[in-house]
Amino acid sequence: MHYAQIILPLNLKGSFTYKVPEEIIEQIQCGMRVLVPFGGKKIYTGIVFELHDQAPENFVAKEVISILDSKPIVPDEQIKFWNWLSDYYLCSLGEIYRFAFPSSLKLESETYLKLKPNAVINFEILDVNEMYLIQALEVRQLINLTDIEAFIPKKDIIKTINSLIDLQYIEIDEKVAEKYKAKEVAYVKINDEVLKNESLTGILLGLTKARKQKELFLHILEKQTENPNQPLKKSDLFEDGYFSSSHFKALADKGFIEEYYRQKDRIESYSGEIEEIEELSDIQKVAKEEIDIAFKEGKNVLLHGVTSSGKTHIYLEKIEECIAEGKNVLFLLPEISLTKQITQRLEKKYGSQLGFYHQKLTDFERVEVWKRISRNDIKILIGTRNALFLPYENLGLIIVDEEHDSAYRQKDVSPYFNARDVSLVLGNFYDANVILGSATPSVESYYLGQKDRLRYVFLDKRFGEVALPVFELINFKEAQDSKHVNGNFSFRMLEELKKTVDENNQGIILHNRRGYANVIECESCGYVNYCSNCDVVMTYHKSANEMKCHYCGQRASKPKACPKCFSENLNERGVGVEQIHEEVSKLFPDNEVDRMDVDSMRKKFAYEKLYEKIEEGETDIVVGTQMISKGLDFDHIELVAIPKADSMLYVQDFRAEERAYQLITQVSGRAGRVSGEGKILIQTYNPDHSVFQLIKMNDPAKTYDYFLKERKKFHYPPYTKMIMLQLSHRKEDKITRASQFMGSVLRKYLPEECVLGPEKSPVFKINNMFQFQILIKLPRGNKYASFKKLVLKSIEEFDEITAYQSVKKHVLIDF
DNA sequence: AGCACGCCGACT
DNA sequence: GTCGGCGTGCTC
Repeated sequence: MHYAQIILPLNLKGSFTYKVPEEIIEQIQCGMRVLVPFGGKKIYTGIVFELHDQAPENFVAKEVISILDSKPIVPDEQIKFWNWLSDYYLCSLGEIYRFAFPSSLKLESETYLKLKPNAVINFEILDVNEMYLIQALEVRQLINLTDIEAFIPKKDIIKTINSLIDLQYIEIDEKVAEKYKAKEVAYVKINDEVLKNESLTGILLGLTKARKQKELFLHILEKQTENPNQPLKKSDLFEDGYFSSSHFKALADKGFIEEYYRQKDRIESYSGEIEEIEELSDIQKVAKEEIDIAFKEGKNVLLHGVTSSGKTHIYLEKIEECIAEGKNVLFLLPEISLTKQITQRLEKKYGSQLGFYHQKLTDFERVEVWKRISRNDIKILIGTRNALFLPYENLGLIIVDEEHDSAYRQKDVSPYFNARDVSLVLGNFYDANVILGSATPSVESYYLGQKDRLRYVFLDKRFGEVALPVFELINFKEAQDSKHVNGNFSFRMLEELKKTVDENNQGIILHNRRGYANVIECESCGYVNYCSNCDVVMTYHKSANEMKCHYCGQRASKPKACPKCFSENLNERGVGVEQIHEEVSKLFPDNEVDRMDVDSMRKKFAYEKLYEKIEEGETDIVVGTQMISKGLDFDHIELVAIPKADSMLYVQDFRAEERAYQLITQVSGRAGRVSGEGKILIQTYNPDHSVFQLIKMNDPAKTYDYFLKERKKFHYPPYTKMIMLQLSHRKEDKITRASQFMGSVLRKYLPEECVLGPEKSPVFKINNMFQFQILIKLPRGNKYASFKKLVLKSIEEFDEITAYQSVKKHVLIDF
């Protein structure tokens, strides 16, 4: 095995061939990290993907510099998984590697400057910047490029460096440095020599003049003899402020005590009480048995359990079994922050065998979890979609909770995978069982359940047989006609809200639109405030008193007058959650009305604070966006009101109705969890709309039947496979031509009805980039693979046009 | 993705 | 006249 295929953290196709030098040929294994040179001078950390003896024909392979690990850091199963992902999602292995690894584990060489040895510097010919740089180098020997920004203006850096290189005063060097540092904690003990040889009385006599030092010495000695196996933290000594570090230093200088360091895990593990879980109800037992049978048959499970039916209970049971068999568990959540209680319950039961991995961890924290997983110190990992890539050793069970949630799909960076779908694949590679769970499964998963590709397990009763909430549709048109409205609320809805707060219960109002008003419009000339970078109107946020673009994040102050005609008659149109909150606060002046949306929850602990406020019963009404549909499991919420339910339906998306159903059902699950007297009020102009009728009927089988029929009729997933091609560029004419060309290439290979577009994306300009999209609908089943190959071929043909290389291209599989 | 090379506009 | 913009090509 003299050659290795190496994956580099770059968006380049496939892997690269390197020669394995004789001296490491014995050690090198697939899944290890290696340092390799790439391009002119850069050094990258690559992953050994394959070892072979096939010398390359068209180029001379460079040599691997060194191996970074003593054993493989990426398990075989993960390598297979990466390979599958790259194939299925049409992305490069490099992109997967970049995403999968914490950046501290994939070191890149950094460029340093240093003085040329023996350079004789003539300071008289140097300008100020050059002088600074030379002086800095004389002091520090090595300086990296970012550090230079501290004393030379950014625009002059390159010029300065180039001129000093020309003068042969400095040179450039590349260095790879380990970035990850384990956090160390200082401990203290009495010097071993002191304990062995010297008499303690002698020491104490010597300290008679230093009373505090003596006390400190005795304190340490006492602690140490009391509990010889318990290391004594240095920081604990100063906790009450009685001793100071100068006393400590004096004793250490005299050699009486000794300081030593230990690595500490950055993540605090739970060490509180460990709680047993309650027994399953009969209904839950039946469901659990169905799962057991499915697993025995080698089937994965879709667990459809209505809200508060106790899915978590069943999860806990299965987790326990899996761990008893000596295997590990991966528990996936769409977002870690919003699902407090599940983690709490697991934490109580499994304490320090629990690990967390999600997008909000710092890089070093990620490395620590990575290492703990690698050492098999973690039995259960709770994480978001990026947790799929950790180096698990013996995974036995993967649970995907809230499997319908769109947060499982990665949207910002490649690979654009759906964690729910690929968890089934990962489970397959690890030979682990998978449970997808939800109160409102995605239509796709439900379909797989119908086909028995997933075993469908249905929990149709709330835990303890608590009744499901009652739905009521309010015809807002009628209410308006009979003048039974106050702003955005019908009298009927207000009456119920009043009743709820008067009975000391809590209500939730769902309005899924951020901001105060969607548009600020000039009454005289019709001018609306567009974002200067994007093709969207800016949303007015009253609480922050500014206009925000929800696409690029740009902010602007609210115009006092129309910038075009200077009229001061500005109209606010399109109701946002802030406005609903303001309205309700005015209508219920004696009650506590709070708002929960991404804008109000941005501050640190804002969510926790509001959560507690609701838990304590201080809040009477919560007004919020879809955020309130998750995790708010409180006993006294009896009413859920949705004043403008129609706004959820008329979105240009074939999943809009499914989303509306899921959102309304999820939020309705918050009501009457204990009393069984929860009430859901839906205010709409179209009470006859199928979605509202189906929600009201509360019959999941019928609902999914309706969705599936609609999907079939219009050739949408799950009956077809969809691929979305998004193309963007800064120049409108270029991207128009490029997308036309892409469309024609696709049509060359694929049947006419498979290719829709190119057309301008719903938001044509985002962040000054013009967006086009092409939708490709392909048949499911055996033919899919061959059709996808043709799509790939078309993309490759497009890539060959050099003029289109600057076109940014996103391929979204299973759009 | 990064980086070097090479060709054109706007400043000293 | 140069500096620096970015379009193009290449990396085992």
